[in-house]
Amino acid sequence: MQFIVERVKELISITEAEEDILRGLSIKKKLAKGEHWLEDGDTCRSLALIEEGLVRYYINHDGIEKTYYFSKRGDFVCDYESFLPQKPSDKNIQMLEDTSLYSISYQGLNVLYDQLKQGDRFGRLGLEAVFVSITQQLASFYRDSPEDRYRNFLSSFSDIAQRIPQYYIASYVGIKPQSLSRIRRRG
Amino acid sequence: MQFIVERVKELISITEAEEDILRGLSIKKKLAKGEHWLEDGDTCRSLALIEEGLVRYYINHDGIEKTYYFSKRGDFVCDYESFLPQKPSDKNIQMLEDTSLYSISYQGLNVLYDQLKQGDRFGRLGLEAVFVSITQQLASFYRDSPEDRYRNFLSSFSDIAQRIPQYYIASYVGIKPQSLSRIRRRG
DNA sequence: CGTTCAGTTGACTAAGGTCAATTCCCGTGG
DNA sequence: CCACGGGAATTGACCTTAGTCAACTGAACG
Repeated sequence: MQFIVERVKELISITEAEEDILRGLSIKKKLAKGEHWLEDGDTCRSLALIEEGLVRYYINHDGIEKTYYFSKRGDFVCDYESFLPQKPSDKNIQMLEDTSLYSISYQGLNVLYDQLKQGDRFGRLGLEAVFVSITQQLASFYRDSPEDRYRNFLSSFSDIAQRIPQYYIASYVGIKPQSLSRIRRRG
Repeated sequence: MQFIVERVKELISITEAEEDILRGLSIKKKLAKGEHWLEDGDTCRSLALIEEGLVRYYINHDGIEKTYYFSKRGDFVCDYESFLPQKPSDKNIQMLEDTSLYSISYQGLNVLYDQLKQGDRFGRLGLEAVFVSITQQLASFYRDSPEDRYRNFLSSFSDIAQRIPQYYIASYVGIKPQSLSRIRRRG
């Protein structure tokens, strides 16, 4: 439980009383490799913080899974598009490894926003970091070739790249496994 | 000057005194078609709110401009990747039409975050909206064909689509003008 | 040992890119 | 009012690159 307190303290300062509120709203969970945090059609009702493990985000399109993001220790996990308006999601969030995380419900997060002195600041700062990351990923689609995006992936996810199967990496890069294999060969 | 106050009030409630702070930090500016709000190499030192006009974001890559976003009346304009850490940007923001906007400096925005009771909430809510939009655009690259993305563009920017040249639309969709022309023909 | 599934490789296809010519549109000036 | 000029848009011929389909390899696991 201390992990989420420390993680929040990286963004804002909180009092002991506020720490207790935070602990009271957090639930520790463990999900096995392959299990889902969110499946399309469901509404994303909680935000999670990864303590240990690895997660992928994907879209199911005509039966083909498009993996578009990975999250790891210290990352907040959520489909904001579903979470913010509390509407059904078209995204999936799945464990790539056995994963332990701390969960805060939608209502709980709003309690934090209201009751922590810097609650909204926590929300703003947390979102700013993810926003920059997503923007860079979008820019990469406009600017870079598949080969470049693969190299970018290796450098920006260097710490976890070797724990991710190549067919998920290919999907993230926006190509088929066969094409990634050829890029690796000629590179 | 009232426009920015009304726009902020769509996200949070503010007192009369806070309105004055907001007005004091806002500067009205007019930029002509073709002028830049931000050029790569420069640091994005201000956030802007568009009152009237149209703006495009683009990346310059090997001399080829990749247009990746459009903003219109009521939108906040900023390259957060440069603005947040106050580092040089690799993005460009240019007026597609004569545009009038309200500008708030980086320091000014932080004053708002600190001095408005719901300052950080304003930042959080503003960012949440843009975040969802960018995430949808990213998902579209994974899920949709160029033709589908063109149709998505037409529906999500239906109000401004006819004010944007096709070669910018093609760039936004991720293809060349010739290819967009062929898509339009066969569609 | 087989079974399974990720990864690789080869032959061929599809779709967007490239290059170049042409047409369209619109504003300007004779 | 019409001719001209210039950029946008279209079209055609050909090229490049990733996709597709299928066979094969290799490592993990019972």
